[in-house]
Amino acid sequence: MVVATSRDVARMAGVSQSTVSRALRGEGGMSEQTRDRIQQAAMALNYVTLETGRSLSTRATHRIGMVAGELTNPFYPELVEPMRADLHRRGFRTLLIPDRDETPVSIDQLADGSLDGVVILTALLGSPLPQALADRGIPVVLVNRELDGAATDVCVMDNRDGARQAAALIADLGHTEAAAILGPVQTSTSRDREAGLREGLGERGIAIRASMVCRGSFSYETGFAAMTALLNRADRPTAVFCANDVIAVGACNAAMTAGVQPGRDLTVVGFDDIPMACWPAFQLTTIRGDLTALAEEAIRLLTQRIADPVRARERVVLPTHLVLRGTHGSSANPRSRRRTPGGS
Amino acid sequence: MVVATSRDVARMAGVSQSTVSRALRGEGGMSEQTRDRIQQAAMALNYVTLETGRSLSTRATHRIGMVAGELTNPFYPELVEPMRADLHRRGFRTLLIPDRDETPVSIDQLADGSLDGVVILTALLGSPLPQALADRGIPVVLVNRELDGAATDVCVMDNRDGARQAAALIADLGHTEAAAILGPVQTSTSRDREAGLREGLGERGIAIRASMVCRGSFSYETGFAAMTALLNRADRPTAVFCANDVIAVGACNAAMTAGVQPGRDLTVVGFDDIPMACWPAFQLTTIRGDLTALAEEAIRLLTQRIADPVRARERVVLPTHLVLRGTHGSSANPRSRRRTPGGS
DNA sequence: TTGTATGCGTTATCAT
DNA sequence: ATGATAACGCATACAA
Repeated sequence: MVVATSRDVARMAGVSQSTVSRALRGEGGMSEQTRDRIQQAAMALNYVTLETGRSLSTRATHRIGMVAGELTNPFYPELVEPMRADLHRRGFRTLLIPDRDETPVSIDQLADGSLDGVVILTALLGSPLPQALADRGIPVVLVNRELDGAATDVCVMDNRDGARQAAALIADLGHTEAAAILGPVQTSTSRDREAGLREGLGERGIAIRASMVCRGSFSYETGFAAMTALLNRADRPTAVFCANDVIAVGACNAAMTAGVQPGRDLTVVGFDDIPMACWPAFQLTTIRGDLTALAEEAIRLLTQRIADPVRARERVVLPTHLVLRGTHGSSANPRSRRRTPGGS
Repeated sequence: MVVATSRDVARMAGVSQSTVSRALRGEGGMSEQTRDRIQQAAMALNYVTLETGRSLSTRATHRIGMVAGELTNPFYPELVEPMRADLHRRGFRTLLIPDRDETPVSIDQLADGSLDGVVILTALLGSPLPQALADRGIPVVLVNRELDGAATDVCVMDNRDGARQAAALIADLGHTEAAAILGPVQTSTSRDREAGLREGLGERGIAIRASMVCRGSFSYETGFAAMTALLNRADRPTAVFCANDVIAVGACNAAMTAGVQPGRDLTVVGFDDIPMACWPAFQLTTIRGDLTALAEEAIRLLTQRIADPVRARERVVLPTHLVLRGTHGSSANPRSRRRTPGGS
């Protein structure tokens, strides 16, 4: 007995296989007596309904694919964890679908019928994937990043407005030499945050010099390398906007290494407000987006689409707001200009 | 046409359904002509073999369940990410199975036939789960934590020896008042690291006072709270061993908040050597275990067990070694004793 | 209230 | 080299 089937249970309980199926799913219109007998037999045989058989029959898998970047990037768990928890509560299992640059997700990989829906965290502008999935009738929701054309449900923060708030802070502190460490240009998050930053700065008569704009992935390494480079310049910036907190944390660590203290010698502003941002080691001033709310909104959209595939597409935008902590300061601070650029 | 089946392809290519199945799986003994015709038809219909049908027939799902704690705890991604990458290379998909204290994993949840194997990261001493899965013929591997009795494959670091090295460092630095922030008593990691610590300290004539031993989960919060409490004592410890790096990072942040600088005022030693440990903000002295090697060893064990269910059980122990960074220092340092305990 | 019969999409065995 | 045909385990429409 590797595994018992509903037929085995039926034989033991002296009923038909279909009665077992009904009994175990709690269908009404049955005598309690037979139901009990069946449940006891199932118990005795360690019977568990095989999902693979059930799925073939019902066309539902109760599994959701989650397309995310590397989980060692602390941003992803902040969304993946609450989404998987929410899905779990709703009776869905979560499948982790890696989407690295080297091995991007393929459509077939998601369209083999083993998924009831797909959550995409790594959408790139112009990617055909979301539309292709939607065309095949697979429920999709884009979270955190979006696309311009796709007719899928979307759930993002107000990136542009958030970045404008960051720009306002930087300008109000008197900084005129600002830098930015941005994410990949193919991401809507980086694009919108950059736009908001330039807009907010521009309204106050400040422009960012092209050489002060760094680009890379949304990673610690990007933040660390870019900040190191910025601090090695003779004309150091006095304020640095980072396209997300992970970059900002990398940037802060680079500053520490260079003997520059964020908040005293340099202003650093992040985006997202991941839990790490409020660790005493960083005390990062940042733009808060409620990631848990974003996660729950996404799962709500996805499950609604699964329940009703033809409902109107929805685009949810969550507000953002400035969180003042310890990494911002006035440009008047002398130490930010007095130090000589670090060597090597 | 929601989704095309192999029958649709057969009809279009003018062959039987079984021929389609053979052609698409690359079976030998076919005319290249029909194979081409079939492949073109499949392409035209956007045909993808439905895993749910295939699984029912082959009894293989190519899916592995990964039982882990919350991914927002930075320890888990360090193992989950390389394991999912390795599994992906081997043709398996990764299913995330949450195991929180409130909702522990159930056996049935893993034995519904939708998994080819299970990786358990959250094993508790005395848990019946691993044995129960093995009894049902489900391949299981325990990673990082182990059980005493279970007849499953296991893959852990040499926790005891690592902790002895930490103890040796603490003793050699001249500390006599040592504290420990440990994990849950039901975990083999905490048990073995505690044993190694006491052993190493004992060999050098040092005993830890009971009131200097804190216990909690393997989390930032545990480290933060415990260190805060330790620093509020009149008789502060001069050295603190943390059962893992996540706890140690929490502890270091608490120290910073209290105005105590690890490495100068206080010795802190961690365990695991997660990437964060070498961030400039922490420079954590720790015991290194190669987490990527642990992950790959685990997947090797699991896939071997799937291929050969009756092979002898294996227990792999990976070595650990001390990594000296910046959070250790001599007990002679005056600042560690001069300060008055923080109020409130 | 329960049983019979059929189908879900695939693989695999057995003919031809 | 290819086609029938029978599982695989379940849900479900229909009959009784």
